[in-house]
Order: sequence, then structure tokens, then C-alpha cells
Amino acid sequence: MADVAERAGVSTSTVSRTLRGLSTVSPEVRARVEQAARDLNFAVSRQAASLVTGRTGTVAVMVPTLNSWFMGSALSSLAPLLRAAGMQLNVYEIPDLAERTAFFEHLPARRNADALLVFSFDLTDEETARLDDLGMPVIYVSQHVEGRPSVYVDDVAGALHGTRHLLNLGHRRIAFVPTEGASGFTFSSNERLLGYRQALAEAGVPLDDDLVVSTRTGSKRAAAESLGALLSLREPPTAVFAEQDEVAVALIWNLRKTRIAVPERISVLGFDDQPLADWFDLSTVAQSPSEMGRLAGELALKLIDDSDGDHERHIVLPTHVIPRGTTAPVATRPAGQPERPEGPEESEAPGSPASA
Amino acid sequence: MADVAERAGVSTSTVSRTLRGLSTVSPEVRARVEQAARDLNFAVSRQAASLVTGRTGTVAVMVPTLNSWFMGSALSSLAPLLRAAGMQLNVYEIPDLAERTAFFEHLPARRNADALLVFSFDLTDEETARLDDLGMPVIYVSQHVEGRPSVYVDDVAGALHGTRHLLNLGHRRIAFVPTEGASGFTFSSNERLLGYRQALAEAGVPLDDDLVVSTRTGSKRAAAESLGALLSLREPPTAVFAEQDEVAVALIWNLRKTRIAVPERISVLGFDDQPLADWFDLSTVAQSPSEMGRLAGELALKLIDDSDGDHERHIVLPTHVIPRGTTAPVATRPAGQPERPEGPEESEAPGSPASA
DNA sequence: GTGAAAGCGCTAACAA
DNA sequence: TTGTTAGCGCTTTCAC
Repeated sequence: MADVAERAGVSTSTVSRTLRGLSTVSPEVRARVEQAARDLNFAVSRQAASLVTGRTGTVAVMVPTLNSWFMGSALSSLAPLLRAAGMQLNVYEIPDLAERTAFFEHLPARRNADALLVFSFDLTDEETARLDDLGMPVIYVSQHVEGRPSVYVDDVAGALHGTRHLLNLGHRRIAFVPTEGASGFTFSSNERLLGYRQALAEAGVPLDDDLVVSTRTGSKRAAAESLGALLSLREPPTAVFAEQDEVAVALIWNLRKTRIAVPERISVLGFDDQPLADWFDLSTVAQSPSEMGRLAGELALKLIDDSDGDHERHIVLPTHVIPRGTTAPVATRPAGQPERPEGPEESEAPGSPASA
Repeated sequence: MADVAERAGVSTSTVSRTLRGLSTVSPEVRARVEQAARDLNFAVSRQAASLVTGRTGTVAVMVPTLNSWFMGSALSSLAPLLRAAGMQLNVYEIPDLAERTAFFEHLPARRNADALLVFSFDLTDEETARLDDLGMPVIYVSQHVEGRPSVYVDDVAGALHGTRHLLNLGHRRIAFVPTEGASGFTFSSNERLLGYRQALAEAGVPLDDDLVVSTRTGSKRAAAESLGALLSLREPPTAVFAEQDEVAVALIWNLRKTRIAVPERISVLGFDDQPLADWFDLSTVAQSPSEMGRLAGELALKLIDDSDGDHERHIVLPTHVIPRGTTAPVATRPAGQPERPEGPEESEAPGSPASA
């Protein structure tokens, strides 16, 4: 910066003022300084600046993985927003328990970011408390933490509406397939289960715990097992509501393999509306992670600017039922009994794998 | 840090030494300092440290998007590696030309990172030159830049082997569907096209430019148009090699819709081996972005440590042909003429959408 | 509107 | 092995 100052024939203070866009610089001087900075290819060291301002110009995000549709979408909308605000984006990927322990032990974000966005973790109270005295705004995303800024989807309502969709199609035996929380985060399983139950209750359909069978995500095999449990019930379901699109698709995959027609014999509903859903023509409950990322980012910026300000601190996002080709009115005959001989089904959307 | 020093009854130098794990600290003092640091919940400010060391403890990555299988996988393997080395990960998402111009204008990574990983851009010589005097190691990933550290997949060989696979199945009319470079990056289209041509040449199959039809990625509609161009040729292809799995799947989707059996009437081969390929039972040429991320990260760390060292600076990763259900021997009759009446195909993997 | 000087929190050289 | 001191590059009073 000293070089720039010398070249422009001013003091470093003036250079600093100019480069930060303060208005207290005369136009001619400003021009000269900017030219000098450009000539010398100069960029301010945030490190040095932050030392005196106490701000790092960085927003940290803590994510369970970077390799998922959800995180990709969320971060994709977050990143440009931060850049536009002149902020850097720092990513902490915490894939397993060991990393998680280490993270909470050292809290590496401390003093190295102006705000922290925590994505999709089910934190213990102790961990939350630890984040509380991190000395920066902490925003919980895709989860809902009492008394802290949170941005999340209304999972209860989403599952409620999804289940109602199935009920409206005449289904009464509706299974729910939640995803087993692998490494301490559950993608809102509980809330979605709640919404499912609520819908059944309000429709006067008796709850049947046999119809709730959890599975692991992304595994065709695990889906097959869950499916087996459901299909071998005395009274099997006519519709299955999977807590995630991936699981829904795995179920469909297995159903097709078994030559059980979807949606004629059994309807399948997902949750997320990720691209896979479109490929498989899957009916689903849509949520928008990109919207979530955007709102979380905006909230973060507001809280950095003015952490005691009067901001909406609990932002709840809506969901939408997207009916596609895998949900249909319940067959008039009891499920499990074919309406007609097995064989090729009639034409259907090519995106949905057929049995034939 | 002064607080910690006081509490431990030592100087700040000793605290600094202890916290950096230097061996020149006596065990008792070390214990005392560590305890004090823990009590006070102290974390070193990287900002302040970097001011004097000249190192930021940060690796920056410049990516076109965060919302893709490729980037997700690559960053997912890169992030833990950096964390293990005590480095932060800084992400610059540059989705469009405007952002790109702004990025190269200001080079915000300058002085704010110890190394830069550039993913999947086709840079101009001017841009490359600009990165050259960034004052830090720049590693090009998923691309191949003359004279600079690069980590990339052998796209030519991949396409060569893929095409050979089709040739070995008896195909002679083999189409290639590259992806139009949307915003200045081409995902190695050219190299893959090269490999395709090479394979045909070595097999003595004449090149036919009508068999190369580009498309946009992720668009069913665009795929339909490309497909139309191919199917309306006087001598249509019996196999299509898509430059990306997504395109391959879109082609299959449209083929099924048109009731053209895959692979009986036409074989389809992809490139990438992303999860979608498995869902659609797509034969493909596999590459490993996670391996790429890992190697790029390791190279970055090496170059930060010792930028003139004798490191392998061009790392080329292999590809593997993964035959699945969408490639099969060419039909004995000329393509375009059905071998048997249209109708349900025999049983096939349920992952691949069937026409029936 | 601009400059001089102090100091942010740390590390590195040097001394002890 | 430990402490003292200087200074990294910037921003921010406070004068002018």
C-alpha cells in the first residue's frame, strides 16, 4: 500500500480511504490513487485490514458434505450473494463424528469469520452452547434451534400436504419411509414423520407403526429390504411416502424390478424435488435449498452489520406438492390383488423406468 | 494471547511457540499454557499470524458452480485433506462471465490465500498470465495448461476406449454428442471428440461430421433435437456416445419416449459415471473427480511448502469403461429396420426406463 | 480533504 | 528454554 501511496503522491491513509470508497477523498486524488493501484496490481490484504477492524470479511459455513444436491444448491445461491457483499466464503466440511468432535474442540472459525452458517446438523445442547460464545452471529440453516436465528423449511406442513395428496387420491394404507440418521444429522425426519401422522389423524385414518419403515439413503439394497417389510404385511400399503427423493427412486427401482406397477399398483411420493425426481417422473414435495441459502446469507449479512437489530430471526420456507407420474388414485380392488393379468402396462412417461 | 500468557505466567512468545507445537517448550510450561488457552477458550487469529508469517493458511478454489456432481465430489475429497493440514478452504464461485471478469479484474484471492485451485475453466492466455503473477502457486484442475501444474483426466484416452468399446460391439455408425460450452468452459469436449475420432481412424471407420451433433446439457428438449438430427440421417447411427452422462440419459429418455429400444436398436454410452448413470443402468466411461480433488489438494500443499521443489506437476488420471445395460452388440439387420415387431422388450434392468 | 502516528495480535530474531 | 523487541500492512483517531 505504501508503494501505491508513493506512486500516487499521497499518504497511505488516503490510499486506504480511496480503496474503501470513503467519500472524503477529492475526485482528482481518487483517480490518481485508483490508477496507481491498478498499475501496481494492488489488492488490499484482508488479513492486515481485519487486524485493525476486527472484521474478517469472511462468512464460514459448516456443512456435513459438499457432495449432495441439497448442499450444492444452497451454496450455489449463497456464494454469489456473499461475493456481491465483498465477503469471502469459508467452508468447513464435517463429514463424520471425528471431524465434528475436532471442530467443536477447537472451533477454528473463532476469530476467523464474521458469521457462521450451520447446515443440517442435529446439534446437542452442549454444542449449541459452544457455538453461542463463538463471538459471532451463528445462523442455523435447514434446522430449527430454539432462540437462535434459523432458516428452515416447514417440514411438518410439507409432509402433511404430501400425505393429504395421497389421502385425496383415496389411499388409506399409506407407508412412510424415513431415512436413518447416519452420522448425527437427520434431514428433518422427525418433523416429516409428524406431518405424516398429523394428516392421517385429521383424516381419521388409524396410525399403524408397521407402515413406518426406515431405510438408509442412496442404497437400492436397503430400499429393497424396507419394501419387503411393507409388501409382506398382512395388509400392504397402496402408497409409499419416502422422506427423500433418493429413497423414493430406490423404492420405485425395486418395485419395477418386482414388476409391481407404479403408480397403478402402488403410488410413490418423494420429498425434495431434486433433479432425480424429474428424471424418474416422481411426484414429490418440493423444497428450495437455493432459496434457503439465499435467505440464510442475507440474514447473516444483516446480523453482521447489526447483530442486535430487529431482524426476522426465524425464517420458515414453504413447500409445494408436485404431482407427477408416480402417484395415482388408489386401485378399486384391494392392493396385492392384480386388477388384470401381469404384463406390460400402458404407455407411461419414459422417465419412469417401466417393468415390461 | 496476552491473556493466556498472563494466566499461564509466561510471555506471549512462549504461548505462541506452544500453540504452534514447537518443540522448544518445556513440558510443564506447555501444559500450563495449553490449560490456560483452553480455560480462556482461546484460538489464534490467523489474520494476525498471517500478517507476520506471510502465509494465510488458506487455499482458494475457483469453481464454475458448486451445484454439480463433479464439483461436489471433488471438493468433498479436497476439504478434509486441507483441514487435516490445518488449512482453510476458501471458495470462489464464478458462475457467469460477469463474475469472471470481476474476478480477473480484482483477483480477490491475491494475498488472501497460499494457493489457488482453478477448476474447469477454459482460460484465455491473458487470464492465465494474470494468474501467473498472483504470487502463489496456481494449480489447474480438470484441465491442462501448458507449463503450469495441472491435474486432469486423460479425456482423449477415455473417449478412445469408450469408442473402441462400441466398435468392439460391432458398431460402425457411431455418433458423438458433445456439450456446447455454455459459459466459457467446455468440460473437455474437444479432447473427448479427439479420442472418438482417433478410435474411428484406427479402426478404419470413415469420419462423418453428420454424426457429431452438439447439445446443451441437462435439457431433455435439446437432447431431443440432437437425437432428431441423428435419426433423420440417411444412414442413422447404431450407437451414440454422449460426452456427459446427463446428456446420455436425456438421449435415452427421448429414445424410450419414441419407443426405440436401448440397447437393442441403439446403444448409448456416457462419460463420467455419476450416480445418475447407475440409476439408468448406463454404460459409461468413468472418471473420478474425488481422486482429482485429492491429488490437486496434495499438490497444492506440496507447492505451498516448497514451490520450486521437484514435484510431479502434470498429473494425468485414468478413466475406465464401465459397461452396463445400455450398450450391446449391433443388431445384425441394418439400423432403422426393426428386427421384430415393435412391442415390449424382454426383461431388463429396472433402472433403465423401458418403453413398453 | 489530507497526513502523521499509534496500534490491532501475532511471530521471528535476538539476547539472556 | 524463555523473554524482549521490532514490525508485518493496514485502519483510525487526531491534527491540520
